[in-house]
Amino acid sequence: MKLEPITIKDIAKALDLSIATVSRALRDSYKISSETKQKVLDYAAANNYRPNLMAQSLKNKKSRTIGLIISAVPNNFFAEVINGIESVASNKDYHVIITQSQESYEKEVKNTEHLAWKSVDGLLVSLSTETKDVEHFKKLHEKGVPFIFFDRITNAIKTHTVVADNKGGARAATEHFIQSGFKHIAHITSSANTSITQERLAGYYEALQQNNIPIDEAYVKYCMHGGMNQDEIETAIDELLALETVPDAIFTASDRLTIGSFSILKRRNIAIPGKIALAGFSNFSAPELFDPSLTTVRQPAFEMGKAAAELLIELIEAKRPVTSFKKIELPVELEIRNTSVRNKLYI
Amino acid sequence: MKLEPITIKDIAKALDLSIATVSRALRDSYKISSETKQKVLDYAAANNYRPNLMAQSLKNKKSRTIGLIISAVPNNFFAEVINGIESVASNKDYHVIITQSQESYEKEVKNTEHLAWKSVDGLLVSLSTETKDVEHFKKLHEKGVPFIFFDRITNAIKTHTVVADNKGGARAATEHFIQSGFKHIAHITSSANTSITQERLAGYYEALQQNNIPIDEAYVKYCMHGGMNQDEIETAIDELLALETVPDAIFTASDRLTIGSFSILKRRNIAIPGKIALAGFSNFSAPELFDPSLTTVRQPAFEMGKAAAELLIELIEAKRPVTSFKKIELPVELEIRNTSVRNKLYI
DNA sequence: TTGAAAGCGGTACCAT
DNA sequence: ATGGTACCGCTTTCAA
Repeated sequence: MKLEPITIKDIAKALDLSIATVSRALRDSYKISSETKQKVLDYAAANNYRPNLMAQSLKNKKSRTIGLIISAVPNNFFAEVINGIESVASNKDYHVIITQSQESYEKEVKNTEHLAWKSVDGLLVSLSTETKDVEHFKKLHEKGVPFIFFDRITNAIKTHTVVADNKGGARAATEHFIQSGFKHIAHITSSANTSITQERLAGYYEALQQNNIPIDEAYVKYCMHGGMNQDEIETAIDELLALETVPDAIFTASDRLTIGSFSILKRRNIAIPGKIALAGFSNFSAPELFDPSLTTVRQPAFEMGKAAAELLIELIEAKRPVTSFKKIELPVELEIRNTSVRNKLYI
Repeated sequence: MKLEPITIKDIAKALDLSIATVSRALRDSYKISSETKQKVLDYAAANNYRPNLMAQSLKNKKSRTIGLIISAVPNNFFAEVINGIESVASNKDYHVIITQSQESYEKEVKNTEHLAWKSVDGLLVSLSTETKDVEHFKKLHEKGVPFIFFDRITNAIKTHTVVADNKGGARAATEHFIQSGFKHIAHITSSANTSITQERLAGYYEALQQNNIPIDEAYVKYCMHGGMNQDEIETAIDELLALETVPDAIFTASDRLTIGSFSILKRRNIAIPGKIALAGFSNFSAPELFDPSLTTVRQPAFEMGKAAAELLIELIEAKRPVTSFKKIELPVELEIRNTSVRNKLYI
């Protein structure tokens, strides 16, 4: 019994054909008599022939591998993104190498180099909160490696991008606070470097302005590492609580910040939303379970992963250089629950 | 300027050495004069030489890739497991291909074949809830592909395994209910096929027996797909509520089942723990945020991933056949919070 | 329509 | 200690 997988050579020998013919029968299809082709295909199927991917890769200089850089896997948003990516990648026979930056610029650079060395055919990246400079990506991009930036993107590299409607989501959440009667709405967000911070901040500002609420920079708190460590959030909340006019609502810009802030307020016995209301971006699966149930801005994470992967594979397999780039913006959903609605019970 | 990465051949030419010598200098180290070696190493470093992995793979018949089969990525437990796996894999220059079975036997088989075709050097697997038969793994295992089973394991294949102390965790949770005065403790668990179901069930039974509480099979509800769809859990709870003596506590066997049950009970306005107490396995990051805060049995997911990956790489790189296998059992933690403690407020 | 052979970038055996 | 070379499995050019 043959344990080793059979090769093209085995087929050639068995069918008394040349290796070249077998190879062509297996893919080209043109310039091969249909009988020969059928014979080869049949034999291949019967013997469960599978092309050796490493040999193909070596020859074709394509690894059918895509690299992914995100801040962390154990994160509701990114876990769903991965799911979306895998769904298209596995369909098209690509596989995905996942790397985590842990919000560190340095790690992001290392991961990039590592992925380049692994000769990925393209990269899917969501920038770390620390990242300001994208030279490490640029170098690769200029060598012809396709990139898709999603979620936290950069404009310094011309390529397709996939984002959520961050501004719209932030505006909606802030407006919801305003309409619920809150006057002093704070914003806890991530590092000022990232695109999502800027966009969400813009949405927050816009809602305030449109409602003639003065903007107060003191109400905006930045967490340099997106709340990777709880201390950042703790500090932000401390500072908010120390203000002359303590905010009556907090809008948080990410999953970690939302859950983190929630946890801190609760631990300190600050009534939510009685004392301070809370709402923010989050992809947690069951926000209704919290006490009180959590108002969230939910991003279509699966769809983002899917769209990003599709665009990347499109770039990888493009016959001619692509020069016009899309920016896909996916809608978000504001799901209103009790954390952000002050009702009789609390007043 | 050279865009293409340099090869061993380039080094040989530049240094006027043979390809063989360069290759040896780069790894063997023995039988190479230290000057030559140094020259090669220096040149390689200076020119940022990186061995072509596909060529190495083809030649060595090692892909430095490991396959992972889990039920789903967007799952607190598995997301942390992945994190643990990546932490050791990337350190040892392996990469991980993640596949999801979605609790489907059929998909598990497909994923296995797919991973085999991708010529992974070994597999890390947690069985789907549907899986009874492991022939698909056995075939590969007999061809010499190393396996590690973790979390949901099988005894039909002799290899290392990594599990949590499922029985102990289940016993502790059940005992906690008993000591808190609950008499009718139900158990919602996953498919009877999986090892974790059996072990957690055993722990549950043991606690009941040791406390002279009669075992009632009607109090044990199985969700064939581990609660992948909420309906399964809904049915289980319906059946429990329809019993003559409705249980006063429910012990749930997994993250999905715990969160799902919690959600259903809340939606139906069944007071927790006033009417029915709740506790279960869960790796959610902030169980104190729930209303009431959730009592959990937490598994060391990161450590499980880490241990599994380490063992697998050990097997892959073993010089001689390994014949003695370990079963690593990691401790779990019972974290008691309000869902499972009936206090004055609720009575 | 088919075959021979070079080559992708390494590794390792056999010589020297 | 170093060099020549076959080979891993496949693709593709060139020739027949």
